[in-house]
Formats: sequence, structure tokens, C-alpha cells
Amino acid sequence: MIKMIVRPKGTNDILPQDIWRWHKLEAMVHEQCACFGFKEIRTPIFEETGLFQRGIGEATDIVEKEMYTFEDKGGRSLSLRPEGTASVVRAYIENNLAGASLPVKLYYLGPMFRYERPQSGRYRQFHQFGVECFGTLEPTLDAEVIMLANELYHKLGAKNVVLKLNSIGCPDCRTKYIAKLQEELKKEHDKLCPNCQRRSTTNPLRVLDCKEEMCQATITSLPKIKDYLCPECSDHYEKLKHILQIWEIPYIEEPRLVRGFDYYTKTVFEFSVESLGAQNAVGGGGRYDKLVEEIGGPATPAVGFAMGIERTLLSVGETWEKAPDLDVYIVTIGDEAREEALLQLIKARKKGLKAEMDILGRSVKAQFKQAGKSGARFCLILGSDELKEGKIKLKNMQSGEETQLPKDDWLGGVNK
RNA sequence: GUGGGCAUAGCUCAGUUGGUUAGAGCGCCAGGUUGUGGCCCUGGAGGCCGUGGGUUCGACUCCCACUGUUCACCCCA
Repeated sequence: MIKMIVRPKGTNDILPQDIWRWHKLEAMVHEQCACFGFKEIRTPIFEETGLFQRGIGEATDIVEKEMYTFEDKGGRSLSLRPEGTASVVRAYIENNLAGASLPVKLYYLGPMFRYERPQSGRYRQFHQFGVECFGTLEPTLDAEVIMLANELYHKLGAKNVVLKLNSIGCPDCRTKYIAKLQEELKKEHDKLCPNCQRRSTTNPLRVLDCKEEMCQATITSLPKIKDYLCPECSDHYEKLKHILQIWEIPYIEEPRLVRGFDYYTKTVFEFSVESLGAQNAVGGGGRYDKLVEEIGGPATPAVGFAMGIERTLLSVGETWEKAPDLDVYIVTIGDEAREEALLQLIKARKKGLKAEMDILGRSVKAQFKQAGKSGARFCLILGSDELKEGKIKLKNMQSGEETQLPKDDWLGGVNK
């Protein structure tokens, strides 16, 4: 027996019965971005491995163990993109997009790849929508990105979305803070969970994010980064919060919020929903003022955001109502009606109507049943009786009401 | 990479201390109605019980391995 080949672990087929959710979300994304003056960019799905090593950080989990890295026939090391920012930054530099007027506001939409154990809301191939803007330190830009995301979640119908906000400072103040943090963590070492004991050295900021009961008291007593921000970072953070207030965007200050990429500076934020279980972050982002430079471009401050599409759909998709697939289903009665039905079918489709007819030669009852299932708004009934007089019947499937019309003049009855 | 749960019809799930012919609901198809969907009634199709091994007279049921899947940890969208 031939072994059945199935889809790779952590990937999904998006089936015809579900694709409308994706189309709907994508349409809203394009509309929202147009509204905020963002232009779409499409970059390759794989890049030179070094781009991600430099951009995301050599020591992050993503680069260390989650990348799909392979060698091509020319001996180049390439990797499937695990996130979108590095590629967009590369494209921004390579194509000299800075040549246009600043700020440059871009967005992207597409698959990302990370080799992880799949679980609810986490897949090896998943999709992100993201925005990146380049060219100014102004906190208004941070706020604009947050505004775009926040409004999009609301338009999508997300309930109980919470915006968490923090500033992790620039390399200067953060370095000082981490040193202080590690000093304190060393003192409290015995009171921490095994994970945090390890994190104290590998990734001290992550300790702040620990959910273990036994760590909570210690975490609360640890120094807050807020108290270590340099005047510039502190001022930036205050101005950002002020703008968010002007725009009436609710947020929660979350001094413990840290994010997984090394490139963030100053502002970091995250959107989460309660209903999703452990993987409850539906999007996040922040400012990255050093990244463009690190990748080899001119020093350029920037802000970005990325939304997990699967997670977002999980949290909102069920509440959406599907638009009908069909405007009209043509029911034929008797063989002589079929030829006329073929003519009417193509006439309807040429007018842009979504139209179908039975091609399996089923009974009248079965045809109506099919029409009902398809959600067709109307049935066009072609029977030998009607056709003798050059008429057809149009049945409204919701009300059940039938009207008789001349056979070449029924399209008007299907008012959109 | 670590730990737990699960695997029976298209879907959701029953299946007794191991016993011969594996069930239900929903869905699908047909008929009841030779020209009318949704409700109702009747009938039908559809299963290597995840794969491989073991125990047994006998395994969907017990044991082992593998695979898949799922949840959680790590980390992240």
C-alpha cells in the first residue's frame, strides 16, 4: 500500500470553506493601511541567513534553534523568514526607499516560518501582517503605529483586546538597568523558580515576565526600568503616553513587558486577548532605532508592529457572518429546459452574478435542496410550462415568494 | 528540546469484566411528493477501530514500540 503523504507538522491547509475569513481580514488590512498612508511591500520568503542573525540577534531562541536554514545549490546559507522586520529593513536599505520623503511607511502580509512544537495558536508556518515606518524619533510615529493596530483590532471585532505598553530604553540606559537587575537577581537567587534562576544570567529581562507563583513577590521588589530610563527615553515615553491619551487609546502600563527580539529600543507594546489560552498575544511591536544601522544602512530610527493572523482569526473569526456564495441557482424541470438554462446561466454570469445550476441531472426536489444549502438568494425556475410562454419563475428563497417574468428580462428581479 | 492527554463512519462521540455481525447523533444520497428547499417520516451508502509487534482459543478493548494529533513548558504572533 502506498504511504499517504500528509502535510508537514505545524502547517495547515486553509480550506475553501474557511478562506473567506482570510479574504475578509486581508481586505480590512489593505483598507486600514491605505487609510493610514502605508504602502505594501513584498519581500522574498527566504533571505541570506546572516540577515536574521544580525537583525534578530544571534542569541535569541528564534535564531538559535527555530530557523529553517538550508544551503542552496550554490552553497549559500539561506533561511525561511521567521519574522518580517529584518527583510523589510533590508529592502528599505537596498532599494534606497529613504530617497523618497520621510517618514517611509510600509506594510507586509504573508507567511513566516519557525521550527517549534505546534500548539494552540502556534504553527510552524504562520502568517503575519506587519507595518514598519522609518525616519523619525518622534513619538507620534509610535503612536500612529499603535493607533493603526488598535483600530484594526476593533474593526475586526476583537473583544477584550488589551494594549500593554512599556519602554525598555535605549542601549545606554538598558545596559545599566540590566546590570542592576542581575545584581539584585543574584541576591534573590534562592527565591526564584528554576527557570528564572537560569534566566537570571541568560536573559534577565525575561524573569520579569515569569508567571510562576513563587517568583511574584521577588519580581515586584525588583527595580523598575522606568527608574533607569535616561532623560531622552523617559521624555519619549511620556510624550507617547500623552498622544495615546489625546487619541483616547486605552493602554495598560506593563513595566514587566519585554519582547523576544534584541532589536527593540524605547517603546515596546503588545496586544493580547484572554480567550486564547497560553498563546494570547495577538500582536506586538516596538521601536528599533539601531536596526537599520546594524544591517548596514544609514542611522535611521524606526517603529514596527506585527499581527499574528491565525491568532487574530481564532479570537474574532467565529463571530463573523459569511456572505452568501450565490445570487441565483437555476432549477430546471424536464430535459427541454436544460438548454435554455445553459443560456440563462451564462447570461447571469456575464452580468457578474454568482450563478450555478445542477449538472448532475438531479430531481427537482434535490435541486431546490442544493439551492437552499448553497445560500442562494434566488432560484430561477425553468419548466416546460413556463418556457412554452417564454416565461420563467423567480423564487425568493428567503420569503418563498415566486414571481413570473419574461425569460429574457429577469435580471432586474435580482436586485443587489 | 521537555512533560501530559488523545487516536473508532465525512464530523462529534458511545462501545460493558476481552466474546464472534462495531453503534448513535449530525452530515451525505434516495424515496414519501411524476413541478419546489428549510420541518417531518422511511430507507441506503459509508469503518484494515492510526501503524507494527506482543499476550490470548479469541483484541476496538490488555501490554510495548512507532507515527500522528493536541495541550502545556521553553519561546513567541
